[in-house]
Amino acid sequence: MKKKFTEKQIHILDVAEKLIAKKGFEGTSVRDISTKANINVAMISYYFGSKEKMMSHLYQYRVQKTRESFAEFAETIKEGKPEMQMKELVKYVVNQLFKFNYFHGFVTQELRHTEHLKEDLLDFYNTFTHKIDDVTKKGIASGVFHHAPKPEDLLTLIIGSALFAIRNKNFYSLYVPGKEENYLQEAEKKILASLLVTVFSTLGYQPN
Amino acid sequence: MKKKFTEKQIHILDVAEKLIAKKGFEGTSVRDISTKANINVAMISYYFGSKEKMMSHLYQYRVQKTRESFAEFAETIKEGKPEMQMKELVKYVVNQLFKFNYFHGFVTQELRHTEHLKEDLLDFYNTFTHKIDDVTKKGIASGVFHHAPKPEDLLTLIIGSALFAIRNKNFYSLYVPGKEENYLQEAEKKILASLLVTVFSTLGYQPN
Amino acid sequence: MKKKFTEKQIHILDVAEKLIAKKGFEGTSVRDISTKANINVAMISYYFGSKEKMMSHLYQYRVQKTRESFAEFAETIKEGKPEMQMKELVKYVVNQLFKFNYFHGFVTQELRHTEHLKEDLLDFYNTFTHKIDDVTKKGIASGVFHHAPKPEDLLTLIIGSALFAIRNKNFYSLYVPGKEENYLQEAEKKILASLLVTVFSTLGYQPN
Amino acid sequence: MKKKFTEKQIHILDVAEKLIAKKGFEGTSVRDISTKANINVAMISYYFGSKEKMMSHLYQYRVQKTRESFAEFAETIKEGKPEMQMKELVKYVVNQLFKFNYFHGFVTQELRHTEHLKEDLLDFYNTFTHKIDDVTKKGIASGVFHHAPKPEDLLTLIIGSALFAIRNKNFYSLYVPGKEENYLQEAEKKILASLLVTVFSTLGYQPN
DNA sequence: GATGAATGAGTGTTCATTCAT
DNA sequence: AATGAATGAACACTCATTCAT
Repeated sequence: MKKKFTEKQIHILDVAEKLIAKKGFEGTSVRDISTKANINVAMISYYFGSKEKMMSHLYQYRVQKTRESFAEFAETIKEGKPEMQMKELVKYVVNQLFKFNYFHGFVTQELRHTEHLKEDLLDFYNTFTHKIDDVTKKGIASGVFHHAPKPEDLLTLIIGSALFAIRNKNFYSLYVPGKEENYLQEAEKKILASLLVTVFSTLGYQPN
Repeated sequence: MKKKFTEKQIHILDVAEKLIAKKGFEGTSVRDISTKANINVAMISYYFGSKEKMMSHLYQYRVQKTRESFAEFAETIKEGKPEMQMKELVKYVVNQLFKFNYFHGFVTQELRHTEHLKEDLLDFYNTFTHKIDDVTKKGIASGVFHHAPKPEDLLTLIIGSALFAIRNKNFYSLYVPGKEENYLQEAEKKILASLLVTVFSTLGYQPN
Repeated sequence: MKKKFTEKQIHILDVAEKLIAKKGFEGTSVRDISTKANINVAMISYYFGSKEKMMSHLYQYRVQKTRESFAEFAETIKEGKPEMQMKELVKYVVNQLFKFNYFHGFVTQELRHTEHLKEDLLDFYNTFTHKIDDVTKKGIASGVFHHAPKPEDLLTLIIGSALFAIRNKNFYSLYVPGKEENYLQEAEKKILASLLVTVFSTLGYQPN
Repeated sequence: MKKKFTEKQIHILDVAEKLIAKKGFEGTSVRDISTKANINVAMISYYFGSKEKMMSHLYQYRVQKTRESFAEFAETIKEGKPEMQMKELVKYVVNQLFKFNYFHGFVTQELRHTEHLKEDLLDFYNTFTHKIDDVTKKGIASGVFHHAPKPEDLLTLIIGSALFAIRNKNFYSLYVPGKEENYLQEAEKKILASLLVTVFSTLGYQPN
């Protein structure tokens, strides 16, 4: 079931997403959002009912967007070999995280009345889990993979590493080449390379 | 340089740490802390200067504590073989994260005036990086490891995965056996097992 | 001079009257009214200019209605003896108050720009005063009444008592028989009986 | 059980009482109160918890005060004859109403969570009811009164009339001599005179 | 050294009203 | 003639902090 958002609502959600990513839900005031979005303070309540409900809509919006993107992506790799599919899958997930890491950021915070939000996200993660499982099994069948780690552990590895690199810039940037302003791009490359090695090692990859 | 904290300060920091872990920095008021700690509201400002400076002291306190713990731990494994050392190292790091995950939790939030905090934490992570690097090299030298992944990537893998499992209970608990109230214990076991496989795979471990 | 109200306006006023009676002028929002009346929020401003002006129109509307009703009533008693007229008059006034007490309720609140409203009401009360005076004098002339209290004091007695019984349900209901949900009906009976005794005593009533 | 209020609290309550009397509970903002009382806005929440709880304290304060005053008054008339006692009682009640009419004003408004407030007031009114009943019976016994109207009806008569005169200045002032600024004093005299006649008539008063 | 009282800035939300259509 | 979107002002309240003692 696809929820419709008006252009204005999307505009607000976009602004809110970035601010909340940077300063957290509690750290971001509706006045911050409204100022940055060039709208009236009252609009957040007006459009979404409350700050917290806005958060709820934000989740739905982001999950929906990502799901659409993933469906498209899945189509592009459906013809390839398992090893290619796995590589592209890792690439895709890492890329999404670097694009929308803030979204995953505030998931962790304990929000009240957000049970169904968490279900949205759960559902969302499971999309990846299933895909990873499929590809792993196909790889084992075709003889390129020799181990079948639990898909949820693989996903945890990928998402956890990416998010950690994103959020702990102070630490990880020490090992990332290039200028500070390119940190995210360079970090993505580095963590992706590392993850591919790790994932393929764990799968016991042997080219045919 | 070791900072001294009075008993009262430590008491406040202990209470604050737990509350902040649960509700976030902004979500935790100084009144919450002072009520729970049975002290006067004014004490936080009085002892630490401000709520934010208290945060700063909290970092120092936790880093200091962990450093002491780590020094002790390092002593216990210094005689073993590299593969044992690596295993224990992973175990130790994961265990620390499960114990003090909240601490790492709020690292990510963009606090103002916290540059030196971040340095503390950086320094702290590097302690692990160096140890991982040492053990990896020793393992390569002794012929049990055949690849030398970047230590910062290994650490990222370990910390990232553990924190993700901790924070995304909704997702990960689906795959964790046992009762909900034992989630953390069971999740620690599961993620540790997974990480050991992954780390040793990545290191190209081959027993002599 | 009779003001004309459109059907829609009357509909809004009816809804508003009830809500304001229950929750007070300030306690009733234009959204409450518009929701209950199934009209657009903007309609109140659109039809009446403002919430406060709507109030003004509400007064006029209620005064006008009551005046019409009173004229009708006066007709029905014009042939009777003074004692019967007085009794019916008290009954009529008490009945009106129990029907439209809310209307008198919000009279007391200090509204801004309401001078002419008050005049409406004043005029309205004076209708009764004059009638009471007439009947009193006729009763004295016919020898059934022996005192002539000031008509405004008699009216004050009647209106004050009725309103107090209506508004201080908590107190008065202690002495009123029957179920809570019939309070108003029972209270009306009781206060009416009491007032008749009091009024006739004060008039020094002696049947011919 | 006597609740203690600090001087500052009493100061706030005094200011609040007057404002609320004039503009109603909803019509009076905490800013109005704090401005007039020359205190910080936050003080109302600080001292009383919330605006509504302040209201609760206001009731208690006023009831307590009046109860003290009444105990004192009762002492002064305990030696007199019933007719004198009744006269003084009416005088006292009317006087209290003119002094603290605003207090009775907002009783009527439907406040949430104020059940126990209403009980306070109920209890308070009953103090008068019982006294009226006592004096009536004594008067009947001593042969000066010949009717025994229900005490609650007598009280309703007195309070209702006084409050109506106070609140409907526009109407009642037409019949009150003297300047506008002396309205309350003159109205008190007039309504008292009227009430004494009415009450004694109703009691069937005959001097021995 | 420690505290209770007090403060001013800021919070999210609701309000009556306006405006473009 | 009527409305849905939008607004700015006001709302009650909470915050971290200060200050007099």
